[in-house]
Amino acid sequence: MTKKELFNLDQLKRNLVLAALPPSDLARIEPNLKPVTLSQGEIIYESGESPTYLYFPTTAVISLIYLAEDGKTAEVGFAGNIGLIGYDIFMGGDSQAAQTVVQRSGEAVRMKARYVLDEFHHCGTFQEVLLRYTQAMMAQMSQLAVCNSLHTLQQQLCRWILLNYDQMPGNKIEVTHELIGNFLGVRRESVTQAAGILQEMGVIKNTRGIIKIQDRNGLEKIVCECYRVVADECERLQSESVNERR
Amino acid sequence: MTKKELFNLDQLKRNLVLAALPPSDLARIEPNLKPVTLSQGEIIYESGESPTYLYFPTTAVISLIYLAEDGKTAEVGFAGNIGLIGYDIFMGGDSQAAQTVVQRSGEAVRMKARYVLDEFHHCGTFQEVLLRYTQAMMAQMSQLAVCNSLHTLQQQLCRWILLNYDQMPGNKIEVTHELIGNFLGVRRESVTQAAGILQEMGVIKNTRGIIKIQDRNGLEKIVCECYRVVADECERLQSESVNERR
DNA sequence: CTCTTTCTGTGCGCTTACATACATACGATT
DNA sequence: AATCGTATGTATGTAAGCGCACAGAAAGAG
Repeated sequence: MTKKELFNLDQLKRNLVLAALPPSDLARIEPNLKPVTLSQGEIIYESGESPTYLYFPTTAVISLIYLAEDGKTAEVGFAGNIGLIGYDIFMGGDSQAAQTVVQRSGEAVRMKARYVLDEFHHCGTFQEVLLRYTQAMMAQMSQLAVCNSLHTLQQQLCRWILLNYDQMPGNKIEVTHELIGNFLGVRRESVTQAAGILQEMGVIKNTRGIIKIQDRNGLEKIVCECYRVVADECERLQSESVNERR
Repeated sequence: MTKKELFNLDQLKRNLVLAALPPSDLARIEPNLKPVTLSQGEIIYESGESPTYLYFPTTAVISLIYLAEDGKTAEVGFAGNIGLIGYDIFMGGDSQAAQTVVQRSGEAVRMKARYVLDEFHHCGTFQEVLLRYTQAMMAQMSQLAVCNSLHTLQQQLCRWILLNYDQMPGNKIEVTHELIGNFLGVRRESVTQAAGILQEMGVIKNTRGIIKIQDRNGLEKIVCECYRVVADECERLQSESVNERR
């Protein structure tokens, strides 16, 4: 194994789904994984489109956005380095009614649909890992439905910030209030107001197009349980995959 | 094949997931499917519990209910004769954070988890059908998240009534406003009010513990797009399965 | 340096749904 | 027929979030 290949494998393992695969499987599929750079706002596939690639984000974060008839939008799920995008490929139904959009610029590796299907049907561990992370996505979606129904915008905003932060720590998130409004299905002004209160509390700092996380623990105190449910699910998947690799 | 067996197969096919299976597969798994009667309110499994059976409702309707820390509840998904309950079994993760409750009394057939896993890993069509319906469940969940975020209680109530009606037509739904409130994550009084307006419009009739559907078309005019998205997904699955059987 | 674009901060009236409280009505049981 | 538990109907005040309108502020372009 050359140095370059080792480097590649390390890159791939930044995505925890890939990292959960046994080394032999990862080495086998590695030639079919192509790195791509994704920039914020880029539409990976439109709603109704069948995905041609399965994406494993390494540093990017990708969102599933539902566009309603009246033009309003809402996020129905997302995946960063702890997840995958394009489960429709192996779940077999048609694509769903959501747009797939890059929420945060970065890198991802992708795999052609037919390779995915091939591996899915012939490699038990690959199938197992993919299904497990798909189930995690289901848990995330259902928790989102709960949060939208039961909790205030204030709490939802905290959840969104924390989950985003976890996908790629760096103490700041490059995003406008307008965009967050699109994700949470609320007006830009409402986000500004909620973010203003969080700033007064000293947990974040708002500047143009950037939210700085100043007190992560403080955020965790305000946020609703939904954050922990989703975050715990992610941690559980990680620890399981570590055990498997031993 | 005896008369009794034919009868059983017809019963089984009332569940459209089972109906979508090739006859040979259905005949093979039939001995492992046991009919059960479920009554409203019955808890099939608690949150956090790993499911021991996969359920295929024939006339019952089963809901996934999330119980929040503050005691509030919200429905995150459901399945009637167009669906299955217990996907955790073959998706491989732990169980999710939702309670599984019988929303509407009726019949279902169930299959032990180990048989499910066995068939899932050895029968391609079984796996395919199960995954397809699981994806439909994901579509339903995400649409629910959208609806909770973007639409009024009035619209959500219409959606809930129509989706319920479709799972088992009969012009009436036996359910209290209190229970609907638990499903939609709102107060009983809010449901009463919204249902009162629908009654004034002449589309439903409220009586003690029963909602009568009087004008289905009228309901469809009021309901948000979310209903059609989910209903279309169900219809698509049905027509696909019919094609396969030819 | 100025102009333009884009993002953020606010104010105000309105609607929806919440919280609480209480009145009524149905229906099963005795 | 009387009673009691449960479901529904209503009222009042409150809070969250919307829609609209506009002011200010930061970044980028010329």
